[in-house]
Amino acid sequence: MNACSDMPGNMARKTGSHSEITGPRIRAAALHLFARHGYAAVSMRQIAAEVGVQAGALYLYTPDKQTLLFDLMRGHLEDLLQAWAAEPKGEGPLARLEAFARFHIRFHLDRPDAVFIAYMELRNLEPENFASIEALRKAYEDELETILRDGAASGLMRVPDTKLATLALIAMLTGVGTWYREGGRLSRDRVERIYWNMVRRAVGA
Amino acid sequence: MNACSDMPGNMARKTGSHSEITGPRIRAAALHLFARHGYAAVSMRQIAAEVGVQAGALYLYTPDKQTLLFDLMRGHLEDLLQAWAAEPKGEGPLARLEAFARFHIRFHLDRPDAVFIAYMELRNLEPENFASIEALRKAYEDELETILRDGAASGLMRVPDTKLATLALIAMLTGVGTWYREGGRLSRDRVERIYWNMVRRAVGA
DNA sequence: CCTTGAAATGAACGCTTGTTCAGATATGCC
DNA sequence: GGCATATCTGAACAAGCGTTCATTTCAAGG
Repeated sequence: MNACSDMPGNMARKTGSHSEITGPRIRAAALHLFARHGYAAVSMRQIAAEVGVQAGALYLYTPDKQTLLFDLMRGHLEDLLQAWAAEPKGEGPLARLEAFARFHIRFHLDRPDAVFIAYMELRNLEPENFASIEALRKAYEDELETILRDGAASGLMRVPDTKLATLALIAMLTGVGTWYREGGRLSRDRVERIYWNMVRRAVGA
Repeated sequence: MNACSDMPGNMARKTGSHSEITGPRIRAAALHLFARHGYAAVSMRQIAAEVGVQAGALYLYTPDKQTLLFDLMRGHLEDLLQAWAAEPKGEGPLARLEAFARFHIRFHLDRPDAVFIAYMELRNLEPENFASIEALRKAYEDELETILRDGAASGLMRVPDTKLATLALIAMLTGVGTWYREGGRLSRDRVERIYWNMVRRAVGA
């Protein structure tokens, strides 16, 4: 049970003197198992087994199980915000709304496990971790709300309540992950287009 | 309605079989705790403590923890189907769609805990229980899909893919439970109306 | 009064949990 | 070769898990 006759390479100019192979593998295994069975239902021993190490080895990479979950969620939401910031958005509220809808679907279809966890495991976060994650999520929602508010202000959209519309649209778009399966009846592009049409019409544009 | 799968060794109700007080109290406590912390994170001892009995007493009312979860979910979905069947629906696809949207929001706002569980704890069901619950959920989705198909066939709605639209709309409507709080900024009736307008526009009607 | 039987207790079962840590193992550098 | 250091094992810990069951409590019926 070596799993690592392949070298750890030269490491550790940084303080985090841990393997750059095992660390990511632990995160991947935890992501997969948490998404499939839920945080509380997955034991550290199960995660370790999926990676091919003993349970004790996990603690070289994470101080405890709770932090492992928190890091996964924070990593996902930071990726989300960063990817959206880097997304080309076009000009005007309508173009931006389309960019948002398509981006959201694409991003979420690429990471079904992380999306599932970020939504389902909020209740398993300790209070301060929860607050930290909620702030990130709020920042993302604000991106959409700003678009809707601009759209309403300029008369291009009809949304009686931007906050409500924001949450309704995000719920709808995120829901795609609950049923979409790769290689299914509909292509990603077709899904993107159909959803975008529903979003556009829902805001009266 | 929602009867327990297996009432323990006891026949008809002469002097009142099992306590008609404790049974429902267990279900209520389990509903509340499962919704708050998740099935896997809640112990039988915690449920018992909330009811005010010892853990062993729970087994007078349920054969095991899994069945307790299953009964909660089945009861909720059966109530949902029955309530929709009893709902006045009006005539024509558009009236039926409005009835569905408003019914769905109203029903789900009344039972946030049960809704949460029915969606989040699917992965904690053993395979045969899962299949049974999925069938009920599918039956409900079919109600909406039928409306959308009729609406599209009669030219009253524009939905390029009824299956996709069904799932998108249900996700949007169900999402209301994640943010709505009693006594908040918006009245139930206003929420219902805003959502219904978004639904109507989303299907191009 | 006694009998009945359901309702609940409280201790016990075998097992799993997250976490710790001394010791083994492997690798890179001198 | 030998030293240093990063990585991992394997056993151990206390605590908690779902579940069982002999025993107690207690209201009701004859």
